[in-house]
Amino acid sequence: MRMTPQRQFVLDALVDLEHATPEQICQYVQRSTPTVNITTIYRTLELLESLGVVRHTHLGHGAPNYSLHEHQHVHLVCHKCGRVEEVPRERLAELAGTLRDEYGFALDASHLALTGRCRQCTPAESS
Amino acid sequence: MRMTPQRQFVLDALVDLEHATPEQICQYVQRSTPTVNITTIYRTLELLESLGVVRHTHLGHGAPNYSLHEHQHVHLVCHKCGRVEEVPRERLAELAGTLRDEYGFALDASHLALTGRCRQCTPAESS
DNA sequence: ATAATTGCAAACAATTTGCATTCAG
DNA sequence: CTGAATGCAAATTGTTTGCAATTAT
Repeated sequence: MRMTPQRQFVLDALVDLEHATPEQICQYVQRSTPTVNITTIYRTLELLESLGVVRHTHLGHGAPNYSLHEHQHVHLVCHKCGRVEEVPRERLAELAGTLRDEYGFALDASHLALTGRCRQCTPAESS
Repeated sequence: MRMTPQRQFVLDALVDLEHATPEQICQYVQRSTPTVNITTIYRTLELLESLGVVRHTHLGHGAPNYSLHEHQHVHLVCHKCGRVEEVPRERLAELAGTLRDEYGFALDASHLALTGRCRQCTPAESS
């Protein structure tokens, strides 16, 4: 594996953007180097993911969201407004324990999006 | 809204299949009525969803998974083998409470897929 | 030279849109 | 007749593939 400029660009983009779709990464990279092709973005993301450097999450419909592997958190995606909130993965520790004990399922808490309604979009406060 | 044959077919398909992608629903419907177009499947699913009759979940990459609204459960999707397990939504009650209290986030527990490794694909048992 | 990497165009899959046709009230 | 619903073809979006050109060793 060679650390080509293109690959560094993708990494740099992820450092700056924190998380982004392939398309967004591409646009970001192309601001400084317009010749970089989106195919290369995809291939680089695949490579970096296989190396464990980046990871991706599906936030619902549409393109997946890539981020540095270090950047671990759970996403709360609002059905209504699409806003994405982040929650430290420790919040899911209990759930992870339950799933492991009862289902033998090793939850990957950071490759995860939870959907629902955010505070702003919740119809009424009843408590 | 008229209860057309096509719409009934989609509903019937979901009753039988429990959950399926638009493509799978289309194939199922076309077995008995080959003239039904996949566009109609999409439009019907959208309509039924807006009526609250069906719902969909994203199980990762690829097409979303539709099911009857009644058919509520949480999906555990295994990264490795792709196997999908189902968990009653009550299992997430505690998490839902935490998210609501701390983030004002109303979790939609049945529109949800959790990813990780299933029992069969978990490298070792350490407890 | 040779093996890896890239860009480009074309293929693909999933979904949506425009529009003309059909159908029920 | 009139609006709703459908089918079909074409457009769109996100992604992958084939292949030739480029690059680092």
